[in-house]
Amino acid sequence: MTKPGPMDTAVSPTSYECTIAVECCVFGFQDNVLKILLVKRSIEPFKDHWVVPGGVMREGKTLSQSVNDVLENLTGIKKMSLEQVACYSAVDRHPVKRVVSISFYALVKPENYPTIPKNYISDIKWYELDELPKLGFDHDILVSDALNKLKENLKEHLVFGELLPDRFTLTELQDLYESILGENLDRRNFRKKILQMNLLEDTKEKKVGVKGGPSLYKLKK
Amino acid sequence: MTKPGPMDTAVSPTSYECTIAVECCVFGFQDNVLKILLVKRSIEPFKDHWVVPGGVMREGKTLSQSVNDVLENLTGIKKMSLEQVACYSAVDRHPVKRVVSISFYALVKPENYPTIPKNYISDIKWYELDELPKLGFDHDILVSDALNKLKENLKEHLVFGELLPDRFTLTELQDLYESILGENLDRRNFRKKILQMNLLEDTKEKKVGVKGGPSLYKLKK
DNA sequence: ATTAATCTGTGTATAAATTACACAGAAGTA
DNA sequence: TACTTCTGTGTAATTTATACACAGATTAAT
Repeated sequence: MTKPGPMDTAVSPTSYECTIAVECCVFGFQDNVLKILLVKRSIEPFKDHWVVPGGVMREGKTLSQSVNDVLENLTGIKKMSLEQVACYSAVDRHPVKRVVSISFYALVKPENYPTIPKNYISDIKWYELDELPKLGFDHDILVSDALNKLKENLKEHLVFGELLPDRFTLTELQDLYESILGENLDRRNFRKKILQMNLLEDTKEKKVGVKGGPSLYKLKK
Repeated sequence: MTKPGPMDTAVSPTSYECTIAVECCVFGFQDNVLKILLVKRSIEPFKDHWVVPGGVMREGKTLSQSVNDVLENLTGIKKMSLEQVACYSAVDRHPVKRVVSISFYALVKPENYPTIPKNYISDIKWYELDELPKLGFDHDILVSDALNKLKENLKEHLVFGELLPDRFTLTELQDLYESILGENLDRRNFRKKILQMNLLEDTKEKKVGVKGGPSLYKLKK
């Protein structure tokens, strides 16, 4: 597994090959609660433990492509926009062999995706974030780091991926923000901040079935 | 290079091993200018090109340990505190074989470190950031990303690693900030902001040889 | 030694951004 | 029809960031 050669990087003359995995924290928003997609392993190690969906990087694929492949295999999610979170390299993080993982997060609408356990998975479920079981591998940390990254992004940008439907009320958007940030926001201040980003457009339609008759907004094109 | 097995992550049954490299953007501050340590490769690919020092991850080492090893081999820098920047995985980023790189940055005092070319390196030099040559591999992007990460960190925290001596004037610190951020800062506002962090202590000593007789500060313990 | 030049050290006024807060109108529910 | 609940809105107070000028200290020049 160690072989010198002129193609190596300059400083370290010996090469060591290692499995690279991608892990994806898929966040979803449903019933007004932020959830994350977990899978239950049907094989060792960590058989019967819940983990974040992940898989090995394949030959000829980038990390982004690999994680897209993983997600599509598992959930049918295609062309997800993904954010790199961090890289995990502790030598004993995988009990059987050395694996270095790069984690990503994605934001989706749970109702769009079937949750059918596939390869090496005995179960699949959207978990509410405050009801997470103890996860396998180092995925507790992975999820925590991903959520923090998501929070940071949320505070600066208008980011909600496809967590919301095409048309949504500002209250729905605010509920989403509150779920992710884990804090309550002032309605007037929130609306002020969001609207002055000038990214949303009032469709002038009203959402029926909810008191007050709130306006539906959509992303400007 | 592809072998199935029960130790693989849940979703992707096949494993693919790949070389992992660490790359380190070592920033230094000298003559009131921000510099970066580059090395000139003496081997193909990119023979005679300048690149950021890097090397392959070794068996049994974490990424941090690996990049510390690389730096120590190259510059004698030990126990550097490192910040992870990003992960690069384009399939053709290395012309000979597949390499996935994780980049880091570090902050050092150039005068503390000898610049003696070692393994696979024909030259080593501190380059001013606005005089960078075209770098080998995708290291132009790497450096740019690392610098942006450094800027972000700088704006929120008091961060200067060991770029400055133990005792320094606030003007020296401000010069450092201005070099990294690439913009001029107001002296009074800068002092206000830095001092109210309450991390620095006035040693009551004055720096000699400079007009005005500025106070020397040090980090509170 | 005197003078000139340069750098340090400091406060305040203004502008901008964030936060706190209350009530009338619309739609659903009883 | 009355009642409840949710939406939608403006302003004052606070905090934060920005702009700005001069006196004292030290070195450099003569």
